[in-house]
Amino acid sequence: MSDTKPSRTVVRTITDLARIAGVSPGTVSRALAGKSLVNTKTREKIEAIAREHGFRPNQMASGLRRQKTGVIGVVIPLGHDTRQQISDTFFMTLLGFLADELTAHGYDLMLRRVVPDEDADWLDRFIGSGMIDGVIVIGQSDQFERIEDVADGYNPMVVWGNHNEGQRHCVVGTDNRLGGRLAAERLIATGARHLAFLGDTGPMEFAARFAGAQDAARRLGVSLIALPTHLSPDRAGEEIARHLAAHAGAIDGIFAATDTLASLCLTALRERGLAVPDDVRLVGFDDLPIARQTVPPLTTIRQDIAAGARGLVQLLLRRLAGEETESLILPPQLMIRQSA
Amino acid sequence: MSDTKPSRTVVRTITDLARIAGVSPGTVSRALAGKSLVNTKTREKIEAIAREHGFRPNQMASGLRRQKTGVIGVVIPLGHDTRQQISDTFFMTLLGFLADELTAHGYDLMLRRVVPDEDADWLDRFIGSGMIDGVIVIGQSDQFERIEDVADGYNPMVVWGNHNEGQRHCVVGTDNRLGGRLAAERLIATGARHLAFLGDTGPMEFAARFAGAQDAARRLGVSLIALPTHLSPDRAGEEIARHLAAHAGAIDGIFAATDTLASLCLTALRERGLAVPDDVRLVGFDDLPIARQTVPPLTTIRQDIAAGARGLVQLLLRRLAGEETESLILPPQLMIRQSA
DNA sequence: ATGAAAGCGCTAACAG
DNA sequence: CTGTTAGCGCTTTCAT
Repeated sequence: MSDTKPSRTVVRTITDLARIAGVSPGTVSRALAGKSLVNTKTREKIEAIAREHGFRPNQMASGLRRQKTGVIGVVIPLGHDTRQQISDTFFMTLLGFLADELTAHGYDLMLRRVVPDEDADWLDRFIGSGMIDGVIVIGQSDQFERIEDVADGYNPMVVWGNHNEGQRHCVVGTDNRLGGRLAAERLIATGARHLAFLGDTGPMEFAARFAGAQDAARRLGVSLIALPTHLSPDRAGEEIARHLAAHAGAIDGIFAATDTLASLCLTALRERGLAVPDDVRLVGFDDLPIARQTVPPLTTIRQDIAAGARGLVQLLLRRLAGEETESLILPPQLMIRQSA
Repeated sequence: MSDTKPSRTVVRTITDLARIAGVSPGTVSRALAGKSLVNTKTREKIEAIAREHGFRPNQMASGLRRQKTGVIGVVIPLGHDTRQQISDTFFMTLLGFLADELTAHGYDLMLRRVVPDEDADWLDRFIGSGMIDGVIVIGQSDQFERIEDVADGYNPMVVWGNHNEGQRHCVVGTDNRLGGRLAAERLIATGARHLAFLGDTGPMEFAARFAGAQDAARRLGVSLIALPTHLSPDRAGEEIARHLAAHAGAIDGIFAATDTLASLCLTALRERGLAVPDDVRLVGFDDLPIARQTVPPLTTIRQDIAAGARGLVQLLLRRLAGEETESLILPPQLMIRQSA
């Protein structure tokens, strides 16, 4: 029970292994890296020893020498709303897919959440650390300009967020404006004439959703007001209740910036005794799992998160290979359920 | 608009910087590392140059030399149920807190999701990579034994999961058995006499919750059956519906292994026309944000995720410092809302 | 097909 | 207080 593993000699470095195998460190390096120019027998011997001792080459040393780390940085800038748990469900899901996607391509993932207000240098610091080969930024937050600046001098970066005419950084994201239009059109199609947008229009993704809704409202001649709320569920809850109280009876269609907000809104509407969709129609955004489980199930604008993750990684890999790449705009999809 | 940053000379290494400052690389290293034995004027000069050129020492090189990386590995083993999105909400929230907590202590976080079935060597590989100073395992999945094995020879590891009598690895987690007991007691206190446990009893955390419920059921003389389901929402949905159909009228209290499952169950109960809590009482586990928004709001067993993250990091830091540490068992808390 | 040797960028003795 | 020097563990010419 004491010595299951017969590791008589400690083999921590490629040199240790070389000594045992009776070859030079160089050969071991080549063998383990799968280079072709190694005698098959030698290679097998080396591999056997490596396996026996559970040896793995030190990635730090390898990285230093080859000037690449095999690690992709993923950074989530937290805007003013430091604990914006809300988009978290969305971001975290995206993160999960990213992890799988990067792994599939042999990369490791280094995660950082940063508070730009406390550390203006957040992006350069990450890039300059020497620890990552490239970076994926999840969400532009209120850092659009800083990201633009960095993009000018650093190629292997891709950003999840909104696409703005003429921007310089490579972005992957849903067509938020179109999504907003679809949402408003649905509300109107199901009878709403007095629309409200629920959410923070500060972040540009949300601003674009709002703008899209405005497009539709204007074109179809219905009213649309903005009901600003924070994004964290704890604060948003009361804020929504207050909004509903202030506009009692004057609103018959709500477009919530996210499903989380929509779900909160549903609760608030219920508490005021308003029926959905009969008194008030409601459309969310994201199509998180929760959208299927609310009462009534939420009509919402779907973002294809898996496709987003795939796109982010694919574009980044191409940039890592030296290519220039265009941004990727994904189509939103109206998911009709029962809230509108 | 073209040259905002006057970087006449490229300064990529500590040696470049040293040349400009007219000192030796060693001095630059000391100055930037904040060592005390550097002349204040020299230090300021060096810092100024570093700032001007946006210089940051290469962490790979530094790590290699100092034999520490400043990176903590966080690994999520995905058991049989590869896409166990369900606990994901929980795990991902924990991950968010971990990121903040590690950052606060000056560590970076390297994330890996692994499928142990496809890569038996997942844990050793991560540890042996030389990229991380220590590792946090999120969830024991079905890898308890492998983790035990590793714990014998590797100290800086802490695991989120269930504590088993006499285990050798350091774990942080909720007292699942107690949580299960509280859940069952609540169901019984609100009138249930025919209990069911909803979920997968494979993972030990869930097994412990079930065992706790059994303790209570036995002691109080009520029946308890297990209703096995997968953990991913897509499959669990139908499975729950089928269970309810099979046991129509024979169950009046359900303890769901997680809030996500509970929420799904709520939907299924509604579809069958069963009233909660009048016909069937329901208790969840986790106290995710969703628990507050279901209809009716979910009575559930709260896990303190933030405290968990804090505990994981604190214990890991102590182990990194060479200490031995005990496991940390957190108390669950019954949150009474309206489903039981 | 393999060995020897140089060095990736940084830090930590050891001298001064 | 600062310079010099010797590596950390690995990869990659350049020889052979």
